Amino acid sequence: MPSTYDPRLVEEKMYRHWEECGYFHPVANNVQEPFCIVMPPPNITGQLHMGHALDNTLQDILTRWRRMQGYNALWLPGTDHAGIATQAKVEESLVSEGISRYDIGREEFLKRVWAWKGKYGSRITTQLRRLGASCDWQRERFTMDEGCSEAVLEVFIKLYERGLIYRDYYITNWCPKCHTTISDIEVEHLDLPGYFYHIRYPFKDGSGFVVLATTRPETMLGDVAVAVHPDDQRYKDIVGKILILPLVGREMPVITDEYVDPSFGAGVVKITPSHDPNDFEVGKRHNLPQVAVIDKEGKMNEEAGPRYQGLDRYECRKKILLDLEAEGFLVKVEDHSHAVGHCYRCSTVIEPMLSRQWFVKMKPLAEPAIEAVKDGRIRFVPERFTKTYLNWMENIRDWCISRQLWWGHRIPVWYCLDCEEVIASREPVARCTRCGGSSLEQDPDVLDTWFSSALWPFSTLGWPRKTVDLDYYYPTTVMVTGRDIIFFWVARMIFSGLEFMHEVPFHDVFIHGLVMDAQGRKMSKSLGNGVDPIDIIESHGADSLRFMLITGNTPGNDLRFHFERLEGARNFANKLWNASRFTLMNLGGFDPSGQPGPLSLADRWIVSRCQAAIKETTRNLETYELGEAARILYEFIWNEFCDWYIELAKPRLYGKTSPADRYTAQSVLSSVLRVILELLHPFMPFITEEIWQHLPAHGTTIMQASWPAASQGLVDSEAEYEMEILMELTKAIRHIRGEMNVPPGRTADVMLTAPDNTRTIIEKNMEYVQNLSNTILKTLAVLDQAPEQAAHAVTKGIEIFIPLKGLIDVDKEIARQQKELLLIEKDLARVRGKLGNSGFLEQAPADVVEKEKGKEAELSGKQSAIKERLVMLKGK
RNA sequence: GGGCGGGUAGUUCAGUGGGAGAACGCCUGCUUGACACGCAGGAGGUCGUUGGUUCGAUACCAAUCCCGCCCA
Repeated sequence: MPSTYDPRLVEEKMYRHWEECGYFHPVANNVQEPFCIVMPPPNITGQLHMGHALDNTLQDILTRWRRMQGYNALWLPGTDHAGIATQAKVEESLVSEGISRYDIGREEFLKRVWAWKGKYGSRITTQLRRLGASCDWQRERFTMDEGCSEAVLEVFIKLYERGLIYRDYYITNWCPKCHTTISDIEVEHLDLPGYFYHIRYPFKDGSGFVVLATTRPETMLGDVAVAVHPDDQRYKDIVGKILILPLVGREMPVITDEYVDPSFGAGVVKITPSHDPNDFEVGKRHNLPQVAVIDKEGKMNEEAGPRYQGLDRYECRKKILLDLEAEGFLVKVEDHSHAVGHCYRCSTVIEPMLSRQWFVKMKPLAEPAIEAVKDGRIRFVPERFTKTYLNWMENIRDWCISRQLWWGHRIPVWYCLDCEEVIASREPVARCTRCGGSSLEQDPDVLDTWFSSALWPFSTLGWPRKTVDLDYYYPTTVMVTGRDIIFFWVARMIFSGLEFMHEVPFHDVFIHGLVMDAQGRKMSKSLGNGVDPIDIIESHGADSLRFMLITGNTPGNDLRFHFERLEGARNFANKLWNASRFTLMNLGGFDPSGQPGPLSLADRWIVSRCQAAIKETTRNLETYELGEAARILYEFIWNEFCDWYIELAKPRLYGKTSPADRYTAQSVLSSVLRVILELLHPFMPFITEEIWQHLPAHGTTIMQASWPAASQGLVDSEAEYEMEILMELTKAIRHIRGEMNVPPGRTADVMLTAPDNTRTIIEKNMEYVQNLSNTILKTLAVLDQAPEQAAHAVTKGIEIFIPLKGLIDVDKEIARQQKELLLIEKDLARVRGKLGNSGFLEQAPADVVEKEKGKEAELSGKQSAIKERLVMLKGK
């Protein structure tokens, strides 16, 4: 074994082996309890980023842990067809050929997308394998595969039949770049600096004008009215009068509507029903006409009039302002920053646009979904995300599900060109069900990608067919995902599951934060601050990446990617590697089938501490505190197993005691290491398997080892107490040696006095302290004569003297002792303050009071010892 | 405007109604028969501010300031 661990020699080979052996592939049975996670499907266009790495590491940890616990664990992977993104990719490649999708037509275009998918779609699943994801690739799904498509069809038809899907004219969010409508939550609102343009609208009868303000003057070409609040006294006289729209000349009324906020601006607003959702509502209430002036390219159409037709919306704004200015309608321009909607895919400014789209009626679906969370059938972890979810669900708006794309699930609706009948159907429709005509056209649009994702927890298990998996694994156990897609995805899975499975899709929703860069910024392509997980896996190994991602942060909170933390994780892996190397190197002649002799104190101690590690790790995994679980293992492995136990075992392993004792040390060392590897395996799957395979009497794979169980019988508080004393003593001696600059190579004599029981413990285990502090101890009941030239310390009732003839600077030692005394007296004052407080004595729990009394005794013992020492030193 | 999260050591972050923690960085000393991706020792914090609850608050409550995110 080399002295540094090289993950490159292990990981890929091992993953292939696991996968080939079918370890990721569970089969439903009647014996085991099921455990199931369905993976949030990454986009086929994507490549693995840190968000995926975190999300899937968490899932893998849970899955591996439960699998070891004996659950029949299924982690079901898959990918998402990502309508907009994938279509954009393929269109890009067409552009390089100098053609557009319209040149080749829908059918040919889709052929090309499938070809693209075949070529690049598996990149991300290959990358997930590099991470060590133990998901069942034999069950891998795709949102557009046959089964998922069947599910989508079924859901659409059923919702349609239940009257929950409708088609209507509405203001939707149009992305002029992606050329499709997107849903409300796909719009990102960014506060941008802009202007408030104050424009004068004259009355037809020449009796003056009103001034109103707008941020988008180009939309005035579509104005059909001006509104004020019904209670606004300032404007009561102008209500009903007719205005002339500047530049256009259109006549339009002044109306009243509650929507107007009289306190905002001048309290007068222009109404543009075709280009603003609020104005659209106002228009409906007042039966106003709709004048659309912007087209799907974001350019002004013929309704905008000859002066502006064909101009881009922003060019038009400039021209309109010039014209208003020239004609004396522009009153003033104010700075005004406001929220502007952007497309979440391409960041283009959204154009609110009137169009006919398909919607899902949300209210009836939302209600049971709210109930399921309120009554605890679904639990968010951390709990605070419940509020985010409920707040959204309770204010839900209908979901626009049609997308003007070709790549996706085509809307299963046909229109009769003869009688305008609308027919939703599972099968292609050849003849109109009403007029019998045969001129039918299928709706050209496809469904929102999230429509299929919403069905993921059951479509992937076989729905709408009744399958063994569906029966066994649904409802799934937990959904692990980022807090950014609670609305997009989690909410929709919940109502879909309830509507079609009549049961929640999962019991727990485990939400994690986002991975930020070292400065706390979101990783993004445009900033170029992304860190590629594959680069990290290649340089530091998947285990290090995984460990780094889950330590040092808490559930639901964002975390920063720091290279130093990655190195820390790598160092930890290497530490484990070397501790294991040490163990294996010292197992020569060890026969695991033999019986160990009586355990030494150190053995009993590490075994006892190991029980605590098992208990705490398991407890934290149960509550989704994965970072805390990992931290506990880190500390146990490094600070207890490596720093103390291995050091204490060395002389025994080197044959300085008896062969039987050597055997016992080997036995304890290897069995504790085995437990360590098993506990750590979910977090660092590769290195733990690699080492585990080298242990004597290992099984086939650590993946199938059973999760360690803590045994109360092995908890040994006496051993822990005794070791505590010995470790404290060792540390105190090392401290003095360090401060007094005693060369590490030089064996020092140490004299100590201690109360009988403590002294017995020390005397029985003298070698421990001597070996770890390079000293020769002399224990005494009482000191007949205090050594003059000696450094001094007190701990656990033990007084320690290290005679240092010629090395002690008496003044320096006095100063050192005085500093120590000061600290002790400060502590003592606080403790005595408490104990002198009757409120404390009466009201604090007895054990707390006892603890404080113990502290007081210890501190005052130290105090008097140091005082005495000072008297002696000063007397010289 | 509403909601949420954060403000703890130089940095990044844990944590708890009863003696302030880790990692990294820094300082000192070490080729100690696993590991320099290491070992031993050390310095470093009025736990954002102000009130309140409590015998006791860094933690619970209220207010306030700053930073970030989400929604409108």
